[in-house]
Amino acid sequence: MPSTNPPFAKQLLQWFDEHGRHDLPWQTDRTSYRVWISEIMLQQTQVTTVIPYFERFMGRFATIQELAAAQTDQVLHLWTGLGYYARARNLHKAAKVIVETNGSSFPDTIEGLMELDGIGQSTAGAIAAISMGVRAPILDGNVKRVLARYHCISGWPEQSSVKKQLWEIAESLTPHERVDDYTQAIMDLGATICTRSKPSCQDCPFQLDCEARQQDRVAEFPGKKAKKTLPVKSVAMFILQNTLGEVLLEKRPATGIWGSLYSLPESAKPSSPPKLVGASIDRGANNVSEELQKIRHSFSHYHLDITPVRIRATKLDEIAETDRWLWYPLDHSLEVGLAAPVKKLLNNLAENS
DNA sequence: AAAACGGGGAC
DNA sequence: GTCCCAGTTTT
Repeated sequence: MPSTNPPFAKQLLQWFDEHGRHDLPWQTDRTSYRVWISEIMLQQTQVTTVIPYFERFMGRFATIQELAAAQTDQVLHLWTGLGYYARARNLHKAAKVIVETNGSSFPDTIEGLMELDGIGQSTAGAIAAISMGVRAPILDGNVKRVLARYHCISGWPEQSSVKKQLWEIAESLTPHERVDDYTQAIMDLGATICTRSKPSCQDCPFQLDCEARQQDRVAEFPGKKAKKTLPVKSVAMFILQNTLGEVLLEKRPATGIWGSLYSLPESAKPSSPPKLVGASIDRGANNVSEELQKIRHSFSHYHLDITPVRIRATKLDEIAETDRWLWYPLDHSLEVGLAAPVKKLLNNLAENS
């Protein structure tokens, strides 16, 4: 590992001075409050998307006191469309904590910052470096990509051993001088030059030093997440309709997949409908039963092949609504949380009937 | 359709 | 520790 900065940071800062972005809304007035808000918004979200949200947010909550005094709903309202709404809730919670416990001043150490909800090591480093000049490394998605290419670090950056290497490199490259500009510069390089696809290596200040570039292996880094072949599970979901055409939904347990959402009654096989009203609802006389097109729903850890089975039977009218069971009219007049594939199935059904 | 993105929280 | 989750954009 190279000991300390000089060439890397110096070259990067030269590039930043000449080609970097310096007029972003949060770069001009670098208070901890403004830098904090911007860094949270920039998590998972690109600069061009964030700018209007940041301006609007600052217009409404110019100080941390105003933010702390706000209603959570107001904060969420200004966040609508940005996604990951837990960020807004954490932001609001942290603002209240800071105002109540620290006399409105921010913690000035990485450890102190990380105690606040929504701030991990990289975000803490960015706030400390940019708004306080504390020499602290960061490792966001941009930096991971730049460093993985610069030193040909193999493996998926989220893997703990790989992440550890990258943190060590980040630490060793972070300069003592101009750490605020350096921190913005390395993110800017990743966002504008060392991009995920089609990087502009010919414009990069490190085109001669970058190990991946030297070996013509830029596209190999950072490594992709190992995709294990996901197991495939299958389930039959029953679209049980009463004589009004309403569909029976079941509220799922609070924990586990689709927690507390409504879903269709299930069984392992299309041929064995769940027993719901004493006698089984089978494919006997007077019932209409048909298998619909299978659909696949994928989770991060498995695929679920769903065989929908539609059954209409007068006997179903005997089922009464409870906390657990709900008759769902297909006109969407009921606002309930639905498991994603269930929503899809019901939409298809509504369209075709 | 799949990958990328940072952090929180459950286990 | 490790796994899973949450929303939107990019490829």
